[in-house]
Amino acid sequence: MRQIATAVGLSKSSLFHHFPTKLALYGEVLDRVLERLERGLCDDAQHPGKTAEQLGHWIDSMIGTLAEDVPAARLMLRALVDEEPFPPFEFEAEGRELMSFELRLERVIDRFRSLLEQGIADGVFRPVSIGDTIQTTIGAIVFHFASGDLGEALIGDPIFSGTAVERRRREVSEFIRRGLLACNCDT
Amino acid sequence: MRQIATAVGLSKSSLFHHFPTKLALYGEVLDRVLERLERGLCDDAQHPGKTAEQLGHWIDSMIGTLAEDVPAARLMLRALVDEEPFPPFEFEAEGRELMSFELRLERVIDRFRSLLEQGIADGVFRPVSIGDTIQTTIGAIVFHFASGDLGEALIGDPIFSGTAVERRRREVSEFIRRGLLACNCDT
DNA sequence: GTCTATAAACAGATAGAC
DNA sequence: GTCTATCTGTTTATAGAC
Repeated sequence: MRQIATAVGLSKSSLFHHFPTKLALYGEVLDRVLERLERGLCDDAQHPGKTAEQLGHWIDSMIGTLAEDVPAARLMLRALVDEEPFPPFEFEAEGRELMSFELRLERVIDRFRSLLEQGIADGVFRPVSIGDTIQTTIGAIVFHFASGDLGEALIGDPIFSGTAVERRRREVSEFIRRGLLACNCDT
Repeated sequence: MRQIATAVGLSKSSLFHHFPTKLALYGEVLDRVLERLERGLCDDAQHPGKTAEQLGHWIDSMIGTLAEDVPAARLMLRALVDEEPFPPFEFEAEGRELMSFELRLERVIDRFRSLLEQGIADGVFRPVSIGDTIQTTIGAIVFHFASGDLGEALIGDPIFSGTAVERRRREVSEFIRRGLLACNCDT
């Protein structure tokens, strides 16, 4: 709290005036990240098309949102991995929909899940394990933008640079598309 | 330190007798995880074969090692994502090779990297971005076993159960194999 | 090696003036 | 809303007996 207060040019006490507890501040920040992930999907809903294309839009949207805000992926990853349940909402949300972290997350994931199920039902995608594929996709998308110096060392560019983000979009979209498509080309 | 001491049936002071600082204990535990990841690869080196098969063995080995030890993936993920550099070695390693965390990690990753480069050179794999593919793979493999209750809710089984681990192996191997293979089956 | 007691620093949070 | 000063519990770590 001291570090955050200093970073925003306040004393620790003043920060506590705006957020009653540390957990409340954490929950608020986390909620904003999730809200942006969800809103990105809504903006993207105007892209009807084949299932594979819509799934590509979902991936693009997630990557685009996480690439806009440097700490977002790290916060998400931590929240997803923490043993403690997600932070509760301790005070009024201003102008935003009041909704639990779990519910917001479920909405974002459900969009991906339904595309996956539809693709499998249509025979466009292989009959993969839904849960495992969601886990793989979350890991592939979120970890990269949370990986800091390690990631930068691996890809050779700053993670959040324009070229790196664009390449990431292409690489992940194509990788997942190929991982899912039901075509027989065994070597 | 208090919680750990209690868990192992010692007083906090006795724990400090064995590990001079908290950071030293953390570094020691992390080192053992990495050592096991590396050893798993060595045991696996007796599997010569096509590049795609060897890459499959690498994935199997990583998943097998992380599945053996519940906190391992969570520790790895945290270390990979932390802003702070990896913990230094503060005291003598007994019977183990003295090596920095960074170096051990690099060895494990380099094995994957060289398989990737070889596969691309041979035309077996698509010309993917090496760094991005490593990031995607680490995310896909490590996140799952660190995801706790969320992961269990998504896959419907306890993450570390035999059936879930076996399915995870199959799903991730096949997903990554298809993501990499250079075959033209565009829809 | 293990313990009890204690130090020293810190973090979350509050009181109350301005 | 912002601040200084303070409280209170926690945490890392040490001292020293057994």
